[in-house]
Amino acid sequence: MQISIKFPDGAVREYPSGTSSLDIARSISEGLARNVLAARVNGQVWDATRPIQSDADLQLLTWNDTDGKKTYWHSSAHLLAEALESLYPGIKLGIGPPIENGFYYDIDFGDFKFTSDDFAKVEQKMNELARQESAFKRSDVSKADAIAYFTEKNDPYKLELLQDLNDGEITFYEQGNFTDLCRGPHIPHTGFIKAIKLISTAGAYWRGSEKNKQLTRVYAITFPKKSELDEYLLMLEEAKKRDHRKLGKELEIFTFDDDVGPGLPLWLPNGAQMIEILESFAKKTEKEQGYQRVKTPHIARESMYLKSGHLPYYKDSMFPAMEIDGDRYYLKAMNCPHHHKIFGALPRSYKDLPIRFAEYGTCYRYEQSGELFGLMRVRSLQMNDAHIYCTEEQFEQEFRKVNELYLRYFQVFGIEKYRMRFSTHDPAKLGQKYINNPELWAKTEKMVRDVLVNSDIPFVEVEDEAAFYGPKIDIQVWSAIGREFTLATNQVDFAQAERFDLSFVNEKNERERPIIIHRAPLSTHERFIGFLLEHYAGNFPVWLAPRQAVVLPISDKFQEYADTVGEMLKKSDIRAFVDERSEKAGRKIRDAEVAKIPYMLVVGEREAASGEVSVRRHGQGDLGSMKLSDFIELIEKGNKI
RNA sequence: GCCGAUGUAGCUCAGGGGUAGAGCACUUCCUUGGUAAGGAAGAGGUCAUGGGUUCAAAUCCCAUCAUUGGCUCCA
Repeated sequence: MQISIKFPDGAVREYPSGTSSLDIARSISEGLARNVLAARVNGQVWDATRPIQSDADLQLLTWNDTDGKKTYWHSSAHLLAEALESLYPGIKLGIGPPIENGFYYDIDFGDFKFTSDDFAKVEQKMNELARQESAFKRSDVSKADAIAYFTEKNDPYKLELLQDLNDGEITFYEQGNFTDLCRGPHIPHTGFIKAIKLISTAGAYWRGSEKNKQLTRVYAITFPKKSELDEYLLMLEEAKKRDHRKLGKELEIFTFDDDVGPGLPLWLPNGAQMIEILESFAKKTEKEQGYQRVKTPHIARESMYLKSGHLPYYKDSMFPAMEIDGDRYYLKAMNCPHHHKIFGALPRSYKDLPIRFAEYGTCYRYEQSGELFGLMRVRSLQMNDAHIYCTEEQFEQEFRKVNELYLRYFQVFGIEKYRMRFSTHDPAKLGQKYINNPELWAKTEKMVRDVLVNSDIPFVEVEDEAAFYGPKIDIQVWSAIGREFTLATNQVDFAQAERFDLSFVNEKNERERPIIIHRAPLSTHERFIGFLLEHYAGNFPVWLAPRQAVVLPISDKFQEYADTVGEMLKKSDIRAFVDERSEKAGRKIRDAEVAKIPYMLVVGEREAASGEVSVRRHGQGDLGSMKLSDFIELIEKGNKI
C-alpha cells in the first residue's frame, strides 16, 4: 500500500506504508539523512525511525529546529543515564528532560556523593557509549509488564511515575544496555552525540515538592560537533563578563557587607547617581501623566496589614514584627496599603478620579536565604510604585495608558525582547490563595484581557499566578546574557478598596468603590540597575552613565586648564571629573576606558592655547578636538531621552 | 529553607600541619610624558567566625555565617 507524504513546502510524494521519516530523508539525500534527528508527523514529534503507516504531513527535524534539539538532548539524557548506571550500579533514576541549554537527569545516588570530580569519568563513558552508535528502540509496553520491569529493577521513582499512566500510553526506549520508561521521541542512534560536557550538579526535589526527597540533578550539554561545544563554552565565558555582580563591583555601583546583612545592597556613589537619574526620569514621566507624588513611612502597625489582607498571605516574606508599646509593627513589604490610606484620608469625588499616587517606596522583604541573588533578589528594595484609583468606566483607558508607559520605557532602554504574562487565578484556590469573590475575578480578568487584546499587545495567559487581590500582568525580560526574570508588574486590585472601605461619591451622590491599578514599570532600583548593567554590559548611554566625562590633562602643567574645563562642565550639569594623577595620558585613557566612561577629554598645550578639548569616545577612539561649547552641546544632545 | 561548591590583602587569585605570597589597586618619591598599563620604594591580611584534634592549625575535623550553582519561592 502506498501512502502520501506532504512536505512543509506543499510537495506531496508517495511512499510504501511503513516507511520511516529517516527512509524518506534518505530518498531525498544522504546528507539530509545524516542530519535528521526526529520528525514532526501530523504535528507530533516522532522518532525518525518510526514507521509511518498512513498519509501524513511530514517535517524533518534537524539540529536547527527547536524540537530537533530537544529530541537530541533528551536522547543525550538517556545516554547520561546509561553511563551513570554502568559506572554506579544500583543508582535510582528520576527524570531526565531537555532544557533550554542542554538537559539534566535527576538521580538518587544513595550514599554516594557525586561531584564535579566525577565528571571526566562520566564524559568518557558517554563518549564510549556514543561511539557504539546504539539505536534507540521504541516498544509499547503494558502497565503490568512495565511495573514488573521496574519492580525487578527496584526503581521506586519510575514506579511512581507509572502509577499515573495507563495501558496504551506506556512506551519503553532501549539503547545499548539501558531501558527507560519514556514517551520519546529519540534520535536514531547514539552516534549523533559527538561533543559532551557535564556542567554541574544540584539538589532538586523529586517532582518539585519541598516535601519529597532531594535527588542529585546532573546538568549536561551535548552537541553534534565539537566546535559547537567550544562556541557554547566561550559564550558562557562572555556571559560571565556581563554578569551584573561582576560589573557592579568593577564599575563601583554597589556592594554588600556582612555587617549590614545579606540581601541589603549598599549603593556606591556611581550607583546612587544612577538611582537619581532613573528617579528623576520616572518623576518627569509620571508628572506628565498626571501622577501625584506621596511619601510614606517604612513601618506600619500590624492592624494595617491585617486590614489589607497581606499578613495572612505574606507573613513569611515579611521581616518579623517589632514590639512597641504593646503593639506590633512591621517593616513595609509593599507600598499599597499606605497609598490606600492616603486615598482614604480625604473625601473623594468622581470628579477627582482617576487619582494616581506615585512613590519610589522603600520596601523590605524577607526573601529566603537561598533565593538571594546579586541585585536581582534582595531584601531591601526601592520600587517605582504607583497606585491608580479609578472608576470602572475609566479602567480600560487607565490600564491601557499604563501598558503604553511600559512600552515607552522599553523603547527608551532598547529592550526588544520581552513578554507580557497575564496571570489569572485558579478557581480551585479561592479563599486560600485568592480572595473569594468569583464574580469579581471573572469581571476583572475579562477587563484586563480586553485591554490586552484591544491594544494588540502580545501576551501569554497563565492560570494560578495572580496576586491574591486580583489578576496581574508581569513583564518578563531577558538580559543580554539570556537571564530571564520578571522586571515589572501591572496589577488590578478589586479587593483592597473593599477592605480599606475606600470610596468616592459618584454623579448620583452614591458611594462607589474605586478599582485600583498597581503598577511598577521601572521595577525596583535594585533589579532594574542589575538588569541595565547586563543589558548594556556596563556601557551605559550618555544620559544614564553615572560619570559622563573625564578630563585628562597631558601633564601637571595643564592641571589648571583641566580644572577650568571641569568646572565649566559641572556648571552645565555634566557629570564630569578631572583625573589629576601624575600619570601619562595613555595610562589615564586606559583607566577611563576600563571604567567605561563615555567621554574622555584630553587637554594639553594645544587645547589650553585654543580653548578646545580633544574628545575621545569610549569604545570608539579619538573624535578630534572641538570647542568646549560644542562638546557641552554634544552631551546635552545625548542627555535627551 | 533544602542539596552541592566556595570563603587567603581593596580586587583577581596562588599556596598549604612548622606562625603568609603574586599581579592589579593604594601611599611616597623619581618621571611631565599626546590617545589602552613609565620606573622605584613602601604600606596592607588573627588566611570568614567559633569550637575541636595536635607539641604546633590559615592548612585536618565539626558548627555557624556569608557568597554561589540549582531546587522550592518571588505581593
